[in-house]
Amino acid sequence: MRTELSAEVLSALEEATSDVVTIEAGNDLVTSGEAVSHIHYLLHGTVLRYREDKKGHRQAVGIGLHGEFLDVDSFQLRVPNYSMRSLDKAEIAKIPFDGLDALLCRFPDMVHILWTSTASESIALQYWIFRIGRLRGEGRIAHLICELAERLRQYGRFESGELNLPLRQCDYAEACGMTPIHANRCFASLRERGFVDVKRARTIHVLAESELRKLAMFNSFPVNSGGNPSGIVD
Amino acid sequence: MRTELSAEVLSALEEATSDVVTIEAGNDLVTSGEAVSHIHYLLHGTVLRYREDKKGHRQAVGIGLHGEFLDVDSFQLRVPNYSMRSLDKAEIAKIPFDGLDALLCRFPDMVHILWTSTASESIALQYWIFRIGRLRGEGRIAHLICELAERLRQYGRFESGELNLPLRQCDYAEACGMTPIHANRCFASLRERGFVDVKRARTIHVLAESELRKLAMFNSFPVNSGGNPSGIVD
DNA sequence: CGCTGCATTGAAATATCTCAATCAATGTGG
DNA sequence: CCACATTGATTGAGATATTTCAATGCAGCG
Repeated sequence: MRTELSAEVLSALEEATSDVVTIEAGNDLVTSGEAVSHIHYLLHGTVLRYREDKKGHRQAVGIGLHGEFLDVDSFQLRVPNYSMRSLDKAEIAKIPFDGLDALLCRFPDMVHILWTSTASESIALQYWIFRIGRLRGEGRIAHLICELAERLRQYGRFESGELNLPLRQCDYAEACGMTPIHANRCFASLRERGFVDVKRARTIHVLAESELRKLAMFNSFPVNSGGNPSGIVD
Repeated sequence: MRTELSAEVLSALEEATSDVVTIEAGNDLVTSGEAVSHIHYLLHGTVLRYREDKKGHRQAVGIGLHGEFLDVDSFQLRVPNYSMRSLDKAEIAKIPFDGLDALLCRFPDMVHILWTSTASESIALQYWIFRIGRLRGEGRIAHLICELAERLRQYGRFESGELNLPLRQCDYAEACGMTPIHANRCFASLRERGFVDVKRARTIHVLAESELRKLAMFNSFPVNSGGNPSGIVD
């Protein structure tokens, strides 16, 4: 989740950062079951969080956008229960736990900021459950598009209705609990209805956001404080 | 999530409790979008957390068992994004935010305990997403049964393979993102296969847990520290 | 007995998956 | 520039899974 950070806190975070790494597209930065010693802050890029079954089928359980903490929960749990993979060339700040501990002493507000990030994450996951549990194919894709649009907009990166992210159709499929083939058909249907247009590779043009929202029963996404907090979709 | 609390912390929590309320089966104790001023600790009973769409269809996004905090995230976010309903006669301790603040000052460890509860909740939600996203009907029901069995077992309340909870088939359906009719057929199928037996109303006899686990690709559930943390299901 | 709340069943309509190809864009080496 | 490999999108068609609608069954209870 995105968090507004004061300049002071920001520079303290920067100080606490042990490493800034660059990860090529398609590589894992965290592996499920392997203990970590730091949390990640995404400076640039897009990251997919996922769980895998024994057949190697992935289920996405989150998408990290730039400017977001990726795994604050690991600060408490130490061993991630998911893997994370960058979808493009990503730049990531690693903030070690011990540095974080020191930081929390110096800036007590930091506790609230990070803890809130964990809590927002929970709420976001509940949206995902709703999406996969209550909607059918078309609605699920629409719902995810709405979520990403909403988040990018709040970060000021949703200009001219363009969703510019490195997600492939099969990534949408993994996030929506469906086959890539079915995802493709849902995209086709949304396109036929005139709701979206896939401009070029991986750029989705949102043409009728309100229709998408209706279809997806989407209400605004909880990016720290934003929007309609009512769980009732309207 | 269940948390092991020291006697000292426990009594402090008790002190901080403003109210212990009893809620009859089927009543809401928290309503989505309505600000709260305290968190809930479930002393006795079973609680369903859910989100609702405009048609009134519910999607469960969590099940609270006795001995668990129900909504620590509200301590950070103040406005719940979900509703909660008791499935039986429930006894609930309300711990007001300000009391909690005071408590956290006196017992710094408390931060870790509660924060961890929030983080575990996230992990649990990821299991739910996996369940609904990657499994089909039978597997989903099996997965939920495994989760509940696992949690009850860790609390020492899973004697003689009996799942004794007030969940109706339609509650399983709401949690698994499917129609109650379909849930019924999945139960029937699990019964025919000899994996479970529904003894009497609302009591599920688990006959072949290992088979259930295999079917559900279930690996142990994260109830604070327990089990195989690897996300790879085997 | 006649409710009521849940579980169960049947059958047709849809949605989704699976398998098997094809297509379009892009990049690479010669 | 061409031949070829690669990656991701697209299509078709049959097999399954799931939903929907409409009834029935079954037990507890006033």
